[in-house]
Amino acid sequence: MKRDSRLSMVLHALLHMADHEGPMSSEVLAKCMCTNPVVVRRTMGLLREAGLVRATRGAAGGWELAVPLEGVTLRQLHEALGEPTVFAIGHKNEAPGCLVEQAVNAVMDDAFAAAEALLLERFAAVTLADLAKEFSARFAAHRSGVKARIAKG
Amino acid sequence: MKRDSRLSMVLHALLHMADHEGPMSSEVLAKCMCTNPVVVRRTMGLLREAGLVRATRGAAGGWELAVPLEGVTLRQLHEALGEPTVFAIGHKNEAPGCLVEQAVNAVMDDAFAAAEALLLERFAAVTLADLAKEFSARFAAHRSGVKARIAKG
DNA sequence: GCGAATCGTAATATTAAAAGTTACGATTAA
DNA sequence: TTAATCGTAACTTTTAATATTACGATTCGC
Repeated sequence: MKRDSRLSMVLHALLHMADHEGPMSSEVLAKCMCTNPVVVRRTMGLLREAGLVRATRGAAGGWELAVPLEGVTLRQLHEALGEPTVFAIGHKNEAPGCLVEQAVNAVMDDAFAAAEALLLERFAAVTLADLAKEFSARFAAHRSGVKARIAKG
Repeated sequence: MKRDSRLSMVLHALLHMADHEGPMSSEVLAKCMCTNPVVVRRTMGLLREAGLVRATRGAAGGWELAVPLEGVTLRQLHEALGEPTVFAIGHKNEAPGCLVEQAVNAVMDDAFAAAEALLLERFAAVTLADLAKEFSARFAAHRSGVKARIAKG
């Protein structure tokens, strides 16, 4: 299976939107994400349903944040995307008749549930504002790197 | 993507093998796992390379455990399978030029790394013997359920 | 040694899920 | 009125896992 990259995509999109006056079109966002405008509409549409973004139609329309950066966690976004399957590892049969397989499933489920709980907890602890801060730090580092290279010759 | 069900499969297979005198053929195991003998050979082959099982060829050959149940953890099996990708959620681009996307990837990676570490820790804490115990408990419960149903009707 | 059962493995096909694409109607600003 | 835009359905492509076919190599029992 391909991996679901929608969370990654919307985070990227939302940060760009936060740093942009007025709405951004699906077309522009798609270019920026290396994807397709329809994919952007489909995915952002889920965030719209969750009240996290606004879409305006017609000329000069597009997508805008509907909430402050501090008000959105990765977990909320994950939920807005429909809480997609987290693990690429799973059972051979979800509801086996074999008692051996039932025991296997039960024990594996315990471990996966614990890991998923931790992941969601981490997601809940990170807001878009935190991400923006992380970006700023990288931007500053990048700039000083460029300056150093220029000074060096 | 389909989810990787090999860990589930080998656990099921190993427990059946533990409960069986002499080697079990890929054909028999495949029936039991609802899969194909070649898939069994391919997957068990990885465990053989890790020294966890033995294969004997020729008539009356097949697969056997090479270590005691107490000596194998889920983590060892996961490793023997080549430490397959744990998460079905991933980045849009692994090595983006965009600093925004780099920040997104970095923050997501932190969360995923923590969750994966916990999962592997859990895996390391469970041996095949523990699974066998879990099975026994289920078997006992199942038996008493059957008895009750027989007594009742 | 012979034949049947079995593993080892390469090559290919199938399947499931994500992502991409095409198409077109609805809406809105200028 | 026109052009830009979202909303959405239908379909195609891509990717990774799994399944299948095929056949050589090995081993057991005779």
